[in-house]
Amino acid sequence: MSEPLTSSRGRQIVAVGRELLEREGAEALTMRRLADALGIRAPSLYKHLPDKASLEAAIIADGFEQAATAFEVASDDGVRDPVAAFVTAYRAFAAAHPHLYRLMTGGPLPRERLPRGLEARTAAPLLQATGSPARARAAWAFIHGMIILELDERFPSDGLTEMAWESGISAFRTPPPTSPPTSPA
Amino acid sequence: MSEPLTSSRGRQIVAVGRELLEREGAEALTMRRLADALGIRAPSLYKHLPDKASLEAAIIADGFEQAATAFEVASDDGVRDPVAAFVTAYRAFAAAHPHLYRLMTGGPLPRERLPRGLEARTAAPLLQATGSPARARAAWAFIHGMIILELDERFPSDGLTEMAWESGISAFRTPPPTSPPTSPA
DNA sequence: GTCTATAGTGGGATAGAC
DNA sequence: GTCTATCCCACTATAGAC
Repeated sequence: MSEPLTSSRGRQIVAVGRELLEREGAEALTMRRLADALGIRAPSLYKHLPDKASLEAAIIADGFEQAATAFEVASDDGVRDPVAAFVTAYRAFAAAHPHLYRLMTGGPLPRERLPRGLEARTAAPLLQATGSPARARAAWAFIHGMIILELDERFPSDGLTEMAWESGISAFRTPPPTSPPTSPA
Repeated sequence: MSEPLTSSRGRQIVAVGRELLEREGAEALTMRRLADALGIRAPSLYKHLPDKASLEAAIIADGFEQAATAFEVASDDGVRDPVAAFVTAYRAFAAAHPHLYRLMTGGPLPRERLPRGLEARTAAPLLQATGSPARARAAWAFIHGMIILELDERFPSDGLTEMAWESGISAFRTPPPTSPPTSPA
């Protein structure tokens, strides 16, 4: 009665766990705190889920579903620069759910516990916007790096970080030359 | 007898702590494990350092000194594309010391415990290579993002990640146009 | 499906003797 | 500068009664 966390009580536990995580961060997401928030004792949780890893995986899957949908909506407007549109949606998701974002991106993904195809679905809009897997990977690295360095306050708090975003977006907007600037053949 | 960890025993403790970290990762860096590695009991450590945070800060400072020197050497060869040269040195450092790299870049910097100017010194070579603080920030985000996503195995293990590196390096090599491509004025 | 009780592990840190 | 003894904390998880 637990593996995929599909019972209604199971879904409630995951929802409350996500709220706890989003409100107070990953270190607050303990079985004791979660039980408190539900008004039960920690051991009772194990009637609904096998272990903590399954809880985290369920929360992560939840986050990916939501992010994927947001990215798909953003790429649908079609009017704007597709990379800029993706970046806006990505930054909005991370800003709205910083602790969830960290859980989703910090450390290896528990892929075997996630729904098939979910990771690929989430990645698809950026793949589409950049036009190639290699460029998508580079663009994701830039975007994720900016997000995480900002969250960790690794940049000075001046106006330059917005310029850095612009700089990266324009760098990934159009395919770069394959060799250093020379006169066109 | 502890704050800056300047005594010879203090320096030895930091060195052994760094070895432990590099060999087994951040979760192995406990006061008990460190004491074991030194052949003493954990409480004895507190005669040499005030708390665990000071140990981590000293290890981080150690890593920054080493990284800064490596980056300075790499920018000195002058012959090559400066961004590519920096990336090579940065990747080499992270690959040689992945657990140290994570400690240095994961989470906020304990700046008040680090030598003045060390962070700026480490950042200087990339600033030089990119030509502007905003571009340096964007390039660092790309490079750090690539490193951390690779370490966490977030990319598929195909040949495309090397292409992503190339893609990012060429994207940050030359200043991009400030507006979409138009004919030069 | 909830409870009490508890096992088992690990962590950082202090007091005070030597 | 090292020791022993210990405190206090927190965590995941299980057993078995109700």
